[in-house]
Amino acid sequence: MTREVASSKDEKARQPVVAVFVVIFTVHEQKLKVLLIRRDIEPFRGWWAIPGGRLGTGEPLDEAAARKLVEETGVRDVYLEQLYTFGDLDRTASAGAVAIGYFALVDYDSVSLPTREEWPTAWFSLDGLPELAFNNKGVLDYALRRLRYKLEYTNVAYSLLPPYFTMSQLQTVYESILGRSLDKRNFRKRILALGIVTPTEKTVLFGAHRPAKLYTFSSRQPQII
Amino acid sequence: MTREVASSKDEKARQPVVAVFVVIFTVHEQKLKVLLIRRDIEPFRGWWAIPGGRLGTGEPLDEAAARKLVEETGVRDVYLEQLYTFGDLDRTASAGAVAIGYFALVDYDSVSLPTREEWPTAWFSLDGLPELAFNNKGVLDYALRRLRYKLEYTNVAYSLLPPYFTMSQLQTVYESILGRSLDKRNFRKRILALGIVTPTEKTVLFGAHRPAKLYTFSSRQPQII
DNA sequence: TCAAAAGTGTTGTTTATACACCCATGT
DNA sequence: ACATGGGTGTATAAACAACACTTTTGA
Repeated sequence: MTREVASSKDEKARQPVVAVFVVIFTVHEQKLKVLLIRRDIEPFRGWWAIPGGRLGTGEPLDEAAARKLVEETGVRDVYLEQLYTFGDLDRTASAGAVAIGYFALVDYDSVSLPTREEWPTAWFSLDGLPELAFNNKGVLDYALRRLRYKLEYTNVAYSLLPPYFTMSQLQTVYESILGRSLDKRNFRKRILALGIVTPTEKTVLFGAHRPAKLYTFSSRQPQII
Repeated sequence: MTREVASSKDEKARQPVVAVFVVIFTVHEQKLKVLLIRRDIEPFRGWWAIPGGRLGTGEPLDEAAARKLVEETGVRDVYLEQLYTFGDLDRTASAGAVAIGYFALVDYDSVSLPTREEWPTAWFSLDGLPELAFNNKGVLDYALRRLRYKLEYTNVAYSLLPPYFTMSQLQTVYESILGRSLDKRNFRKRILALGIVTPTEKTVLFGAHRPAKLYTFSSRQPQII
């Protein structure tokens, strides 16, 4: 999967190395989390980093990103958007390196992390990040800013929740991403007015309190609202 | 400047070709215009296209975009933003091609187009475009959408106007980009409330009518407002 | 009967929109 | 005096923000 960067030294034209990486977000236990991978080669061996790899020859960018996402989480058909292209992530690649970043939103419970010895992955809260390889911290900050914007004017939250969910769960998703608490009444009013969710007849019982009505997203395709 | 794409055939690893292109917008004669270049090689020889070229070895992306911009317009230090990275613009490059698109906003009067026989450039109104090479029409549509969004919540219009300008000139810029006319009073009110421009003591006389007050941008750095 | 989360309306403030006339100047 | 673009205010509607109590359930 990951060819040696050094192989480019053989080439005449010294074309840049092209990589694709994916910032994978989820919301779990009222926290926004991101999937990181521990590097098993230099540079930055042993450091945590955003998962990614080489672009395959002739491979479309979106497919490469979706492939990485499946490799690391097993999920497909989730919200996946191109984030930014970085030209200087890896200064050690003598021929220059271009890294095309994506970000994805996944429902925590639909993910199954790969079990392997090398290149282990784990979820990290955004407020408890380890020190990251390259300038990956800056990339995450940028991804988070984009996600916060998107949340305001699209329905992408669908990609962070199961098919049926309560209004409170939805609100938790918004609060975890925006990093602040929202007024319950205003939140419901706004979400319902936008029409991005549809109430169902079903309810669900968590504990010793009134059962909650279940909702579904009116559309599970990305939409600007 | 433009090496043969075919040269990549010699390489062992078949790394993708990496190109950078720049959608250069301006407003002139109450029209939003874009700078196009006529291709002088195959594929699409003789067709109009968005100006661009190979990324230099080890060259940072932003510098490559700024370099292209200077080559084609002579201007520097204008608003220049990464737009999107396309993986499939040029299907003829057998090893795959990655093209990183930028968009720039320039003041028409500060541009001097290069005079040369080959690869001529010209301004085109967005409502009078020729048929374009590759999927460049789609790229332009995307760039225009981004520009329209940006206009609403940033001060990037500064990059389309000279240091001193009238409120009408500013309104023309907005109208040309948004593609609809705006109410004069509401426009002034909003722009002044946002504080992105500062009135000066100077006025200017165009013709047989009341002189117009000149404004400057409060900041000529991109700002979110 | 108590604890815990679900659910529900009203009011005030801010923001956006629609709309028409007078002003300063050159010819 | 007239043609031309510059400049100004008000009223209505819509969106947003602040805020507290009742309901249903399990223990």
